[in-house]
Amino acid sequence: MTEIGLDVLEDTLSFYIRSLNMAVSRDLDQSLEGLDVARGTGKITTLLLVDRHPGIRPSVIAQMILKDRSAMGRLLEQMEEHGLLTREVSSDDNRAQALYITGKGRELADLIRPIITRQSRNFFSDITDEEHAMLIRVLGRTYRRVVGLEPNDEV
Amino acid sequence: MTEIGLDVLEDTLSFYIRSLNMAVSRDLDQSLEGLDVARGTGKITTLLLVDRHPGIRPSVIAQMILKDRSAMGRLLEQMEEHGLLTREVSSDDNRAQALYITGKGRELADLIRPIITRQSRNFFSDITDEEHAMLIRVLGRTYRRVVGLEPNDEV
DNA sequence: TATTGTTATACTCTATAACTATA
DNA sequence: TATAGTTATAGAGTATAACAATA
Repeated sequence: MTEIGLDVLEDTLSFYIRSLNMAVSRDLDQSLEGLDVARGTGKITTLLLVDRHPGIRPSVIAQMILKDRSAMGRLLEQMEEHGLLTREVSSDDNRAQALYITGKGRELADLIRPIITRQSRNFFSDITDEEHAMLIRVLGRTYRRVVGLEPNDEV
Repeated sequence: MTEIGLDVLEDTLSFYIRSLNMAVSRDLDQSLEGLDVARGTGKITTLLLVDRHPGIRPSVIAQMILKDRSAMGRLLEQMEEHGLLTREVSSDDNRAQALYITGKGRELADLIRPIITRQSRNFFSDITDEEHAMLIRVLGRTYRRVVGLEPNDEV
């Protein structure tokens, strides 16, 4: 078993990203079991963004979670049904919506913040603090480029 | 747009892994468009493992691509239909199968190796070579722990 | 003409459990 | 009793295209 070589994948970053994605997502789903943000990608980010940025537009969130508008709409519909947020027509632009957190949504956000942080650090428990900081810095840079955010200063 | 903070996700490694997984997988699918290994996770790894390790068992591959036996079986069925590999009864254990690559499978493996390597490096183009090596080393360590492989020596 | 969001659909993946055959 | 693989199914996510309303 030890000597099963992974061929070119051994040195392919996308392989590790894709494999660890499955593992960490499964583990995260267990940590969030029974909560309205478990399963799939985007609900957690959406909840936290709406909480931090009242009136934010769906299309802005869609860009940051790498979904198209149709997937974003279904996500919001589900979260609205669960009473986590409300959708209003934007006062700036009648085509657009403004999203607002509900009391229930805020409670859930407050509940999951420590869970999310702890789960990620525990999952990558064999990584040192220096390595962890470096991973965040490097992968964060790629993430911001991919979604079209301005580069950070990377102190 | 610049000032949209990501709340606790900003420092959460799982967030970057999960987000970049979507982006890099989509990009990879484009690079492999029309080929039998595009879409989904596991087909590429399976093809390369069967090519490198003739007679390998499905359950060994399943462990390395983080799938259960049922998902593995469907993957193999599809790949066998496409003429990429064959399944035989293992001579060691009549319950188990031994997988072998076909000529067509080998051709495809040879075709995709450079594509996979190049796609990953191009996607993470804003990462330096040192950073890239470090990411492989650190994430590879976590990957091996997760799938239950022996730790590398990490020269 | 471009943008915001909606609807519909086909495809695929995921998780689970029950099942057969062999060890 | 445990293991290797199969089958069936319900639920969820993904990709695509066509659509209405507004800018």
